[in-house]
Amino acid sequence: MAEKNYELTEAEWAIIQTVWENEPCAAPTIQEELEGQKSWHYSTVKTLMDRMVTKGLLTTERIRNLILYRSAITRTEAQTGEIMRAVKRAFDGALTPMMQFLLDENHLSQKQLAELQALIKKKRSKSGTYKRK
Amino acid sequence: MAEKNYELTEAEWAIIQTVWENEPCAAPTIQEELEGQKSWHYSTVKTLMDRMVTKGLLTTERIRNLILYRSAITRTEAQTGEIMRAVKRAFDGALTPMMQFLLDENHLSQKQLAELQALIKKKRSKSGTYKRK
DNA sequence: TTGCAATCTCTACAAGTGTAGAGTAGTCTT
DNA sequence: AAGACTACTCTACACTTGTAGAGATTGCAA
Repeated sequence: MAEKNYELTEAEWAIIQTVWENEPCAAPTIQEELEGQKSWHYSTVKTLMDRMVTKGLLTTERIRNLILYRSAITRTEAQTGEIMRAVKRAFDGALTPMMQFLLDENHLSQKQLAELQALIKKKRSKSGTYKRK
Repeated sequence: MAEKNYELTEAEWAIIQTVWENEPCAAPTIQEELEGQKSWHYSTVKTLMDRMVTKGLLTTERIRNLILYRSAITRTEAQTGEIMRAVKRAFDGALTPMMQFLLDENHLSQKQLAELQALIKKKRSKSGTYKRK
């Protein structure tokens, strides 16, 4: 598959998160939902959403006078894109050095390290049976 | 200390990486160094660098007719900023879920997992003696 | 049917980013 | 001293992103 590298802006993240939680939904819903977090007026939200449709981040379906929006990419795809962006820019595209960096720079507490260790252990024993490219 | 959250653009990354490898250096050096990778004309590079000075990403020192540039932030600071940006946007600011995501989504090979496991092990035994907040 | 409320459409605009041309000034060479 | 280099300064311009106002439409209540 295409596996595009989606790079959302700050505002687009705020919107698509709300869409994921409410889809299918109309623009006014998103605007209300975001109230308090962002003080965006309706037309701001609508403009952003329509631009996202153009970019292929959202899709629309018109039902009479109402326009329903849906996400065109999954949360996982967006998260992957965001991480890939960081890895590409700051770590020359290599994942392991980034992980290493996270471990090295005291970004994680002992507790978090322990959690991760457990995760990796589980992961290794589980995926070891699959064929790997 | 301040610990600002630096967010560099694509172009700024390209430039600062070259500065780190050559500092102190002049703008033409950076432009030449980047040739092949980016086909930027001199004035493009110079404009970008001067904007970076304004933003506090680079510093300058004038020596006669020459302007020497130096980085104002370390590679580590920039990398941290880049990761924080991704974590903030895509993982609600929480590091562990991001690490988990990386492990879950088959982004890493068995070999990489093994490497990480070793790293964590070392890390845990080493930092365990320090006081942790 | 008239008016109101909800929703949409169109247009705009400032700041930031990528990109660069044209002209200026200092320095080296002959 | 004049030309050639080299590096710098200033200005510009298109595209993206954040932000929003004003007016057009449509559907429903009275």
